[in-house]
Amino acid sequence: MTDAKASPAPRMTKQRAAILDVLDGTDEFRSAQAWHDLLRHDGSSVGLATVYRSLQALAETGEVDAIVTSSGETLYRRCGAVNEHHHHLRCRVCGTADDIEVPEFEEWAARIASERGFARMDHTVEITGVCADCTAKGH
Amino acid sequence: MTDAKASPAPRMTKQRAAILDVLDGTDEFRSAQAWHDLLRHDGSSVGLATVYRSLQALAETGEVDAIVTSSGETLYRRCGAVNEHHHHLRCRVCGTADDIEVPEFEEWAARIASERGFARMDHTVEITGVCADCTAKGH
DNA sequence: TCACTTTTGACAATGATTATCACTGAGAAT
DNA sequence: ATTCTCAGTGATAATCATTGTCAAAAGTGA
Repeated sequence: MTDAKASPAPRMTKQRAAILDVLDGTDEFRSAQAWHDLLRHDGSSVGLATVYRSLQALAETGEVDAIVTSSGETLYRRCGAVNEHHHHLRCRVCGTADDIEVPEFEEWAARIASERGFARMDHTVEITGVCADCTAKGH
Repeated sequence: MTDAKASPAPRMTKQRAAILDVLDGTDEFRSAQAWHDLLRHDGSSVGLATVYRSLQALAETGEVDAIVTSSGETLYRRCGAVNEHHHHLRCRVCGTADDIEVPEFEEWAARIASERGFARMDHTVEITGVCADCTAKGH
């Protein structure tokens, strides 16, 4: 039989290289458009559509993380190297955010992973609510 | 300065009543447009913008739940009654997803909420990895 | 009923993301 | 190194959910 023909053969173009480059510059979540702006400022003239396509492709292979905000925007950030793993508790009204850590959750995630035979686990936890101040103000 | 003007005073109009009515008909998550269609089929001629505005208002007061799908669409459902809350474990390579439940996490989230004085908590948990099959295939 | 405001609805406007499509260049074959 | 090919690119049009606009219609208290 012919070969399985697994990988769609990704090519290394200068624009893809540029994208991977800026991605490595920060580990913050940013929108495709934000990354595009950043690329422009860095002198690269990558097209917006290309940024969208590349981020999507990278997200599918797991090389970048993607999350969708409550306003429907998709944010991306480079994957891995994120040892400083923590989550945020954000107030939906005033927007303040606290860092929180959940060792129990990390352990739980790891357990589920091994139970089901999953590897290279990653997770995103978004926790929102209305803080005490805003609740007091009637929100 | 002038008055504090706290509550904007919500009015009970027939369209709002119709919306609350269909909302009570199902406890599934549906998009604003889907609810609108449903209303139309029920004979009500509520405007789309009105449906959006009402659902938004209801979501703010906590009377309905709102979630954002990975494609950026916002889904709503009547609040309460339903605590069939679960998350997904998704393979980044083949895309298969399993439902998983994390009572511990729910408890933990609730605890954090009360500790910090937060109210009306909500959370999103995205767990991804590479499943056993895909790992075996070298991914 | 009357005045006063909120709510509504039709439709234009946004804004993020995707589709188009001619063109370019990466990588394989020669 | 030179061709050959098709995946990748970019400018822009198209899509689609959602929001803004504003005159007309309908609650609510007096």
